[in-house]
Parts: sequence; structure tokens; C-alpha cells
Amino acid sequence: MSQPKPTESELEILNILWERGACTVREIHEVLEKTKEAGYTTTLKLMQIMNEKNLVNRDASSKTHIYQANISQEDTQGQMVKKMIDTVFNGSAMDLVMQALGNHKASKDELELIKQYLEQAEKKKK
Amino acid sequence: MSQPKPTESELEILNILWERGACTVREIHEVLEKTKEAGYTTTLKLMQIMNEKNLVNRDASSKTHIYQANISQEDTQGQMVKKMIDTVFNGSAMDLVMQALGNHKASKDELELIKQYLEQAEKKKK
DNA sequence: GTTTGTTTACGAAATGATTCGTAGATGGAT
DNA sequence: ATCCATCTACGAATCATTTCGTAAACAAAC
Repeated sequence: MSQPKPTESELEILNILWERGACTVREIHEVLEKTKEAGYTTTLKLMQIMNEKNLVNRDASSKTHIYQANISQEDTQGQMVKKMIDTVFNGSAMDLVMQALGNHKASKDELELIKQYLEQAEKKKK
Repeated sequence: MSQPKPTESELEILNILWERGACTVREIHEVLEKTKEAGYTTTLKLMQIMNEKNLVNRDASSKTHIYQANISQEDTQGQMVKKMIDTVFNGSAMDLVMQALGNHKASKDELELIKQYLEQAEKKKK
């Protein structure tokens, strides 16, 4: 049942769908245009392919079709993190966390949040 | 100066080079064979391409060429984490960290390590 | 009903990644 | 020197992804 992993371009579209919910091709296209060069039919084609792959659902009841993401952002993120841990960090989630924290300079509040999360996680282990 | 990002297959090879240091094509190929189907010339071609892209260095002084990674594992990991944060986690390093911790069930020791790391990081902020 | 603008469908070109067959070079063993 | 095993070089086939041109469907405006 697991869907094939989205490509780069598909991910861009999914991000928009996750943020804005159901969208027409034109809406998606207009968002994409702001950050990249792309023809309308290119976006359309991508979404048709995503529909075939069941990455999105399509409501075709009216002339202008309406698309919705068919995989959750959380699941997708989880999948991709898992893959990155396996292929780039030799299976060590720790190493990835360190990279993410080190590079990106999380804010003090963020660090506090993570610490709380960790303390909770530790309690559960006991 | 930044090198083009390695493809999936190139990353597999880089991982081996990072782990074992300088290698011949045959060495790499024998490691790859353990986990995937691939002809020798396929591996060779990949490494030639990686050499063109400057992802690896090649010592061609003897008949059997010897390859070395020309990008560091840390830099590559950093680049890829950054990209993932941007394209999959809407710029939030936190969200990625949570996913990594949540899914992968870091061990108690690992959690402790992260906590220590965080405490140090907090001190520096003060 | 004809025109106009927007939409979807289709197919094919362009690009990038992966795979491998074949040929030629090299070096060691006989 | 010849043979044999192994290596590199090269080019092409295959496959996936991205791109877009063109045509047909449709609806609203005239």
C-alpha cells in the first residue's frame, strides 16, 4: 500500500497542497511560478502523473479539476528521514540530529523544546 | 566551488570511500555486489563520471587507478540535511529532529548524549 | 452559433541517471 | 613473443524525470 516516493518536482507540489489544501492546477502553477520557471502544461502534466501514482486525489466533477494530497506530510517526512538516515548517516539517527542542530542553530526555545521532549522520552523508557 | 550534489548511486560509492579510504574500482565493486546487482563496468563508469564531477580524485599513476573521496562526509551530510530541511520540513530544523527522534527510537544512551549536547549549546547562548 | 479564453489530454522531445557491451591497453606467466 | 586475466575508455541502450507543443473539450460572452 505504500506509495512510490515523490520526485523533487512532485514534492514541491505536495508542499503546496499540504499548506493550502485542495487546489486547482492553476493555483499550484501560480505558486510555483513565483520561485521557478515553468509552463502551465508542465505543472498540469506533473499533477496528472501524481494522480496516476495516487500521490494525489482528483475531483473531476467540474471542468476545472481539483487536486488534494493523498499522502500525509508526516508520513512522507518520516519516510524521507528514514531513508536519509540509512543512506547518508549509516543508520545513525543521532548523527543526523547533530547535523541538524549544529548547522541550523536552533533557537534557545527550540532547544528547550527538544530537551523537554527528550526528558519525556526517557521517562517512558524506565 | 561547491560540487554538484551526488546522485543515489554516487552516494553509495562515496559511503564506501569514506569508510575505507582510497579504493580501486574492484574493491568498490565487490562491496557493492554484496547488496545490489551491478556489472563491473557499471561501477567503473560511475567512478569515471564522479571523477569528471570532481566528487573523487583519481591516482592514475599505475595501471589500476586508485580513487579517493574529494568531498568530506560531514560537508555532504550538512548539505543534504539543509536541503531536506528546506524542501521537506519548510525550513524547520526542529521538525526534522523530532521526526528523526520519534521514528527511529534512539537508544537511551543516545538520548542522553543529545541532552548533554543541548545543555552545552544552551550554556553557549547565555 | 461563433468567438475567445481556459482547461484537460496526449504524445513526444529534452535531460539526467544508470547500465553494460565491446574494444583496446597493460602487465604477468608461460 | 604469446597468451591470459584484468583494467580502462568509449559509446550506446535503457529508464526515469521534466518539459512543453498541439489539439480537443468546454463554458462564458458576444
